[in-house]
Amino acid sequence: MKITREQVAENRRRILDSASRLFRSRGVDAVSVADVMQGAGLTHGAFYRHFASKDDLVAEALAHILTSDGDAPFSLRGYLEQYLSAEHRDNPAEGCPFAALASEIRHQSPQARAVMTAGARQIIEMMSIDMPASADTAERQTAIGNWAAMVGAMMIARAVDDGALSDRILDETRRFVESSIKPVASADPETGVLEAPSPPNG
Amino acid sequence: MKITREQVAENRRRILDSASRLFRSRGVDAVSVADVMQGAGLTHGAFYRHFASKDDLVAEALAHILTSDGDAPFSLRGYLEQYLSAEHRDNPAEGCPFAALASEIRHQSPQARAVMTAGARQIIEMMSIDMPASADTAERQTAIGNWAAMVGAMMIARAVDDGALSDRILDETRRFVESSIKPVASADPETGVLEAPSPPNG
DNA sequence: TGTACATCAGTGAACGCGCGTTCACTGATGTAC
DNA sequence: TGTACATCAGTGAACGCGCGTTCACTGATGTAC
Repeated sequence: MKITREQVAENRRRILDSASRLFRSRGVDAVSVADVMQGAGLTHGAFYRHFASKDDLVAEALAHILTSDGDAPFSLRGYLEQYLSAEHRDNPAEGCPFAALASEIRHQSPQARAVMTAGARQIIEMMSIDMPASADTAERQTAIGNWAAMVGAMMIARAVDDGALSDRILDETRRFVESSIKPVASADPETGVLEAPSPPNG
Repeated sequence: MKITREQVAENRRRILDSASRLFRSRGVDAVSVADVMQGAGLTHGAFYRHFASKDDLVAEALAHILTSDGDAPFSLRGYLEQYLSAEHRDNPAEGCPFAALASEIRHQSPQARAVMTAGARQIIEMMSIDMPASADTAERQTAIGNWAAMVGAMMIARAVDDGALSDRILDETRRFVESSIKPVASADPETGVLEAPSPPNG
């Protein structure tokens, strides 16, 4: 049966939501088109009315994740705190797509890799915002190192099968990154530094 | 036909070599048992004379990688230099299994995860060695942060489809980590600091 | 506003394919005497 | 040391299964008049 245009758009959104959660929680290869459609409340046959192929879905789902950022004001310290939390570690389905899929990205289609590259640029830009205005070169360059440490720590913390070691990896990396952004610690508490940061989606 | 005991051991070694290279270069799911056996110069049927299942092979192959470290004396600076090099980035098949497979590890068998957890402990231990003797707590804790930054940077550098951005990620992370280990820079050049470091396998 | 019909999102059976795994068979090795 | 035979690593066909994708069909929607 045909359905309303609004229903079509809504269904497409549900497919992307389902895919973006499933890919992050189980990995791209381990999730079938039928799984995604079931998660969206549809049967697999309808899939090709929305997407040309599974590869196409992967690229669109990654873009969907990266563009669904929260609107909350960004603060480096708040982002750090939330990123390296046990809650983020234990919920990859709603977390950062780099931490969830990093080592799989290089095996995806050129379209998917392009989407993730654009996302990486955005995050690096974002991570540089809180840097002091005086820091043009050397200090600004800590943005990439900080982000790499966050992504790396989250992935290792998830890979490891020992909870205590996992916690220790998150804690020590948080302290490590914090110490590198100390120069900015004097920010005005009214400006949003203590507000809820945007989600770690990108 | 039956073959000599030495040939059996040699074939098993070839299977593990093939698997450890293929898994790192293409990912665990994308490599079939037949691919691994072809890489070892055998047919797929012989596989089950050596391993109980593909999962079993994965765990053994990861252990094979982690225990095949070079014997070269370890130096933090040398390891950093080699780890964050373009050569390591462009040859995942021979590189660090964490950088190659990090986001896949949490989907593997308990056995495989245990192997990687033991490997993580070893590397963290190793990364702490060069720390100055006086650094018991705060400074020693940079070991995990440093390692996380190295693994994260390598994965992002490989994920990204732009060579210039990829190079920048490696360069800036190298500088970032270097600056955190500066206190040790006064080491005696005769003690091995400038020698070839062990390979980035673990 | 009302009617007639073309459109097309969704359904579920079916496709070819490659996967992990099994198995009957082969024949050189390793062992028992 | 020599002979007879049991062992078992390797071969390649075959298995059931789930995958991505296709397709004939359905029937409410959206459009043309």
